[in-house]
Amino acid sequence: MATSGRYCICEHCDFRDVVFANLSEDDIQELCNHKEEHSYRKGEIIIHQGEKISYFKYLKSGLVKVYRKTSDDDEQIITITKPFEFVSSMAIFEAEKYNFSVSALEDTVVCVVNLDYIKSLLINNGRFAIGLLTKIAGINDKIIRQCLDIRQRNLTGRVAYVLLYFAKEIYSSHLFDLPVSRKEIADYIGMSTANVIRTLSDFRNDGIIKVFGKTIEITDIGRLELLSSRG
Amino acid sequence: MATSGRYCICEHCDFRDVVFANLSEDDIQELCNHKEEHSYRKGEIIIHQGEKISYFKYLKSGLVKVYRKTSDDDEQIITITKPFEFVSSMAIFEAEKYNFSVSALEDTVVCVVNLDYIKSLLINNGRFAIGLLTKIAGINDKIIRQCLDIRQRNLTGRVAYVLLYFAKEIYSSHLFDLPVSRKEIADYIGMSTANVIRTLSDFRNDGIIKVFGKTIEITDIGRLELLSSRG
DNA sequence: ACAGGAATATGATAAATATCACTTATAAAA
DNA sequence: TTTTATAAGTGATATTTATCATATTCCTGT
Repeated sequence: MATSGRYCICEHCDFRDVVFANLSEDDIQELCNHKEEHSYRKGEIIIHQGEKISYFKYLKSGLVKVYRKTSDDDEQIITITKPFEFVSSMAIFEAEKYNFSVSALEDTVVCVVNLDYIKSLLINNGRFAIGLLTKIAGINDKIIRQCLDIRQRNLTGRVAYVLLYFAKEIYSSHLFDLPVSRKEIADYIGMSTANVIRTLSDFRNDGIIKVFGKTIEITDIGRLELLSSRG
Repeated sequence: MATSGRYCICEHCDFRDVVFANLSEDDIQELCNHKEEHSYRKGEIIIHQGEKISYFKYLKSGLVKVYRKTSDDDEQIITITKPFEFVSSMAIFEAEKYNFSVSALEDTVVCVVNLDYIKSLLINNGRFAIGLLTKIAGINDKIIRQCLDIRQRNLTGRVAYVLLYFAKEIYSSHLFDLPVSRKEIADYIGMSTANVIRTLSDFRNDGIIKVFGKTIEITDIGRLELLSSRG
């Protein structure tokens, strides 16, 4: 990994409102002592599937893909997620080892806190526990919803769904650079690469999107939404 | 719902070891005061999608399907689950309303605890909080894994997967009565009813299973496992 | 600037899956 | 029991998606 540091600015971190709202100033200071920040360049692997879980990790900035190896050694993308949505998922309190990998789609900073320290916080601070439970609940519900949403749709609907996901959830813009290859989109929606490419071409030919390499501009979001809900 | 009662036997309930292990005898007695048991007959709906969440519910006995309505008014089955796997899912601390329905596949008993009481337990008992977090984490990871497992497979692999799921996870037997119709299996694995039936016929013709109406006997589990891992 | 490799793109064809039509079995209701 | 509805089963056909072959473009390292 590129850099790592220990200087603490957690008091002013946006993340504080997300799950650390119920911690006192002292707790936050203490948290800082148990925390490190790691920076990853685009493409670097943050978590390796099978690795032992001993830290609570969350995304401070950047963008990552969460994926797993399938039996036939292919990659299946579980979700693509942005800051303040946990990386650690919930497996941390259940499993011994990660059953997924995480890699950086853009330059990314990850906060790493000793897991035992988080556990001691949970034991001593019920409100913090509820906050964390709630947050993790939301994240997992979202992953499940996404997975079901995708499964429900056909090829066209799936590609439309993913484009809308990037436009709305990730970039909040109709114009964005795809952070993934066509093959990765295919791994995400469970379709072949060729058909993903073909579908994007269809959308382009139909005047729904403009494509300049990795750059996508959605020009007819109404029709894209229709395709996403229909298919 | 058929019957409901209030007599408390929580001290001796198997569920106590699952999430209530960290509660004192007093807590358990208090829990009983905030708890009711509801019985549902096969086919009855336990939770309606869209209903307000104000109770923590879990399955004491029986079998349920968790499902949601899709946009085109079809049913999509999220999971089929047995006792000691929560019904409430994690949405309880996040959402206002259930975004799924639950119905009984077999006669089922559900324990219902006031949500505010659970929250007060969480606040005052960190170990209980961790226990619950861990349990919910495991359940949700399982749902996600299942969803991804299914998406990864083709028709044959999916049907094989579901049969193995019933045999291993639900009934722990190679001989069991299917608790669902062929159509429900289709809704579960995202394939057409006709193709589910056809695949079951194929398995029967290949000597992998025996079929007597709803009763299934797996006669060649090795081959079924192979089909599940291959497809 | 160039070479080489990977990603993108597109057509043709094969394979998988859905749909439709219809029959038979099963179970609930009169 | 008969009636009726619903689920199960099967074949034929249409549709969707995957695979394969082959260009073309884009990027990376030299």
